Amino acid sequence: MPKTIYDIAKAAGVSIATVSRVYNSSNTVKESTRQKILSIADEMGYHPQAYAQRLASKKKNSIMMLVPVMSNHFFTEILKGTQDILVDLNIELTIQNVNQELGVFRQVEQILKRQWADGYLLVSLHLSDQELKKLKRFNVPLSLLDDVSPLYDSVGFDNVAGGYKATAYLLKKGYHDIVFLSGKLSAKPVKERLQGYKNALLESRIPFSNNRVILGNSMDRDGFTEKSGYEAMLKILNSDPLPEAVFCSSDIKAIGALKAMNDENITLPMVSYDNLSISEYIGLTTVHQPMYEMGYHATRHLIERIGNPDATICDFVHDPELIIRSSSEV
Amino acid sequence: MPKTIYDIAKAAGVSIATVSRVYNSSNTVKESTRQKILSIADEMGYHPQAYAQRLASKKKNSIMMLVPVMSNHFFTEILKGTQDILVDLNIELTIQNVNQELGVFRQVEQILKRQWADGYLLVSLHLSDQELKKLKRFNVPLSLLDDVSPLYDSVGFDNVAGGYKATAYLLKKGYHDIVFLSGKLSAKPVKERLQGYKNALLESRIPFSNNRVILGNSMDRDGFTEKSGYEAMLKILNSDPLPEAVFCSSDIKAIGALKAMNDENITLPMVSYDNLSISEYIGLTTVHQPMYEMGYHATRHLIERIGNPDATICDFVHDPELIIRSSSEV
DNA sequence: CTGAAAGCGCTTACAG
DNA sequence: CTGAAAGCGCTTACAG
Repeated sequence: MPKTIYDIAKAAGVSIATVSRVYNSSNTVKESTRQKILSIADEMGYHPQAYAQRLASKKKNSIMMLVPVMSNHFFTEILKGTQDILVDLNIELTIQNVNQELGVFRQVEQILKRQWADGYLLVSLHLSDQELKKLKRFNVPLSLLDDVSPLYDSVGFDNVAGGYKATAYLLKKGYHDIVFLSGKLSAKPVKERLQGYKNALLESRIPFSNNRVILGNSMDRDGFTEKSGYEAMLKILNSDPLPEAVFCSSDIKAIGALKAMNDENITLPMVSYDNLSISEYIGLTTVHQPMYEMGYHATRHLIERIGNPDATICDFVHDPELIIRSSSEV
Repeated sequence: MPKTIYDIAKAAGVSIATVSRVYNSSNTVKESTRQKILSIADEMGYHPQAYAQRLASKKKNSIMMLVPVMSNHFFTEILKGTQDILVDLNIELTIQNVNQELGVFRQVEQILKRQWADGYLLVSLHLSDQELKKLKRFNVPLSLLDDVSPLYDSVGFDNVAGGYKATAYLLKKGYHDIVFLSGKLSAKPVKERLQGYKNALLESRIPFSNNRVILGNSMDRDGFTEKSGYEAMLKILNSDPLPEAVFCSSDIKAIGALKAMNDENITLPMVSYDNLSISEYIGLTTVHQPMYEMGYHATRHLIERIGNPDATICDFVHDPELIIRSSSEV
């Protein structure tokens, strides 16, 4: 049977109030009493129960991160940024997975309703403005990561600018027929990167054509998989005429695409998107997203908002940076 | 202000017991009453608070996964296996990060003490037998993932056999001077893979030499980084005599090692370890670890144990399988 | 089908 | 420095 505060109090010959004080760093407990309680508690394997504490104290000291299963590939970096803030503050972090297939908004609502945390970090969730507005009624600090909105503190990327930069770079190198290796078109980052691609073409007075947007058949994880990249690139390499260059919507897809080029013995210049930690070693020219900084800042904003709910909202958009490596220099 | 069960009860003109029943799928509530309560609750944004519920009901319906920050690269797969079980059972999953630098055992103890979940999945935590034994006193279902112990349900890999298979394959191809590209030697999987490497050498009557164990300088994440692999491989390629082949302790390191070979324009046959989803596309010959199955089984064991704490302990060791791709066939 | 009441394991003014 | 007591927001026999 798990021990309760009563067991400890009885064993130590004190009231439960005193035991409680030991765990709430109230310095009004006599040192000898404190030592005695701690040693008894340790021996009996006691520690205050998380939910009883929260119910009684109304303090949570906890933030929650909501992440889609999908977003794994830059998740570690974000997490590092988040934890570098939290460690010093002694705030607990809970990670909740959101299943992209089960109605993201409903799941988020369910989670918020339960009032588990002092604040929530929504990572790559891309809710609509209307949905975001609805969340206001829970009246709880929310911070968006990899998404921007004027309604909440948010740290995002300018995917349109990123798509533009990637494409413009290829155009500047003299390639005119550039294919967009796309993910699921309903995914917000895909849409935006595609828009950037279109903008760059427009600027160079090159007509946009829908059949230059190529998808793989595998559509799990919004099409952000090696497999999907492989499939799409195979289609491209077996098409006639061949394009002159490729703008790939993500590094993971690009890895699949690279293999397809290798298998077919055709190399096309390619720029992709994300700059994962492996990308440097694979030689991907890619648009950098500063995940660590993102995690760091979003978390800091959230903590500040928890402290001061009425501060002005702070939405920050990272400028994309193109990193040139070998994949574009063939 | 967040609403409580009292607010809803008052608004609906019923007692709090009735409101509670609606949320506990007791079918004794009159349908019209139930509808009324649900619509009022929805309107007021009410939902029972997680921790009050758990305190009162003593039910948790929740399991917790403890993961080191490090283990990201096969984490998604494990998670998929876990969730495929949990979704149907309506059990909540919480993920807690464990910081490898802050005393893993102490953190685990802290978490268990708080009695948050019905059971815990310890992923890649590699506690000592003694530590594992100490955890018994919390008397809570525990399941080990990527670790084996007779004390708990566990699903692990035979890293020694895997190291052996990788090395034996290279030996069979006629390479005698094989270097081990190591991670941090204090890490359990590294030690075991190294042991397998030694066993294979021994079997072929090739003396083991400590200077054939090469480490990179970067030691974060137990040395399982691209950077560390790159550094180590650079050392190797600048040594004299060159080895004939390489056994690399992880795929992520192998990616760095591949770049080093590329930069130095020397290619050595290499076998590595993990079979990450990218490895197929990079052409790594590697030892496969079935993460999905692992997540699936460990979770199933945990659920069963929660249902029946006295069932016999079930520890399962996956047999490693060598997947041949291009990196070893130079 | 519903309500009154006890209880879950804590915290925290209040009083001494 | 410590204790008695009220209260946090729920659930659940028990009674009707």
